Amino acid sequence: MTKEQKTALVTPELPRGLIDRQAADIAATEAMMAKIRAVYELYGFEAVETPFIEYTEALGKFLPDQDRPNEGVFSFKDDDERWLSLRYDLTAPLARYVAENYERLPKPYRSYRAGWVFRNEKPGPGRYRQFMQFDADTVGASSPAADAEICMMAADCLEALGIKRGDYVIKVNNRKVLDGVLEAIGLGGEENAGRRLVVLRAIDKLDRLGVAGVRALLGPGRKDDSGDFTKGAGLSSDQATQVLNRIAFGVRSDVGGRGGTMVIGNATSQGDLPLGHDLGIQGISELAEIERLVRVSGYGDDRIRIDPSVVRGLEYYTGPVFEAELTFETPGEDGKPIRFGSVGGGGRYDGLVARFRGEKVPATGFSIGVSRLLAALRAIKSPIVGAALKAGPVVVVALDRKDHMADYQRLVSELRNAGIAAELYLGEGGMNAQLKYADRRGSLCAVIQGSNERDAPSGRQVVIRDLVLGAELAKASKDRADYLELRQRAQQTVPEAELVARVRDVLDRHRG
RNA sequence: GCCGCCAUAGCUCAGCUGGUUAGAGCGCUAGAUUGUGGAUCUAGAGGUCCCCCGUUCGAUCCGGGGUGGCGGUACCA
Repeated sequence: MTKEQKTALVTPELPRGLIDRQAADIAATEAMMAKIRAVYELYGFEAVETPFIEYTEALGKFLPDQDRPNEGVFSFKDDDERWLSLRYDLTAPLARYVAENYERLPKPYRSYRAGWVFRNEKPGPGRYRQFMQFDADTVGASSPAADAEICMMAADCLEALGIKRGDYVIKVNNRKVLDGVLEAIGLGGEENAGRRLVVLRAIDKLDRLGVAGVRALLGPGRKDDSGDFTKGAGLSSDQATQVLNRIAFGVRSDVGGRGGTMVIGNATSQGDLPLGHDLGIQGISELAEIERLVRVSGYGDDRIRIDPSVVRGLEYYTGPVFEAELTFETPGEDGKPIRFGSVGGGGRYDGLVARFRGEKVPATGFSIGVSRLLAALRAIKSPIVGAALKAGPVVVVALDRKDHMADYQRLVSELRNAGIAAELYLGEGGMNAQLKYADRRGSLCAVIQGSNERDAPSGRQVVIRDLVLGAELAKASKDRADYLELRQRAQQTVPEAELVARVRDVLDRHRG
């Protein structure tokens, strides 16, 4: 190849943060999603699907400037100069859908949907620019019963996927509680919105940074190990203590055992909630109601637990927030333990639909991070994703391609008509290459017919080769003669009429 | 965005204090085998040593810049 030709070639490369999915990944994902779907439908949610693309303004406050689309969102202009964007979650499109079809939908409207979402941000370990979410939402129900149901359903999903009780927890908190605390320490009002956000972010890091780290972030700021400085919220020591008392105690008792209780009414040494702030009280009573409902349904605090430190980054949450967390650790390839952490989250967003309709429409929902959950299921060797690998088709070897392709085609058709996945080898390779091909396809069985079988005195024969048995026997071979002999034992020559029956024998032998 | 580490065959990695033909294992292709994948042996193919600029008689190696990957951190609707 000349240099000119080479430089003219297009480099086959994927943009960063994107990945290809192969047969095993797809099969595992689909097996997993089937389980989730079954749980959602058991709870009475119905499917709905919206497109990948929405008008940018429908997705939220992230309106692009005149020429520069908003960072983090893939955006482009339509023919008519309107901005379009790829969705970055499934909640905003649902809000648009509900608002647009409001009169037609039964209320409360309970729906689920799965799909790809896109974020144009720096990819990291397990973070991609295209990933899949699986959401369920109840729109039009303000009762904490709707929130409680979402939490129970999340727990059911994880268990349906083979995650053992105790290996996960659904944590529940309420934005109103946090807002109440912030109000109490003088951070209420529009002018403090920015600082409130900083405080919430700090609280969100409690599990990773610990109390001391969060205290630093609530105060002047924190310098991390890499030397990067994060500006803090600038609270006084007293204010920081109040915030930490509110949130940290529950977490500490979680670590020690069952706990995380919140107390309604009087301030206690545990909660230290300042009285007289209606928002916080309301939040706590909602949490208490959620807790009561899930407990009577048999969900103990080993599955669903109030945790005052759960924040969730999304600003549109207005009440209860949920986080599904995997609590187990598993050794990674380098031996270091891996924690998967959050595999899903959600909450109440009473204001999202209101953006379109003016009136408030209460809504609550939950979103499962499909890819991350899949990685976790693989780590614990869940049969749901492991068994999803399908065996390859029966491969009919094509030996005398000049004169007998029709014979082979007939054999393949016979198998297919019997409902057996089968294919005729269509390449140029010899017999060696063809069996190798069958091996790489993960086939359980190969069918061979050459002149010996075709012209057998007793009538047409076929060789049925058991590829799995052959592989097992080969492991036991001591020398070449032995190897050749064992090889013969993995196959049988049968009349052509028995093709389907004998192939089925082999397949049945090796299928679970 | 910020800090750090890394980049040599399809994969995992050696190597060269700067010097003719850059290696291994695995994988791949083929032969040993009228017509048999996976064992074993043999052979073969496969590389702009990430890119650009500089230093040098000479750079895969040294310096600068870039790109990409990894780890941490920040952001994450």
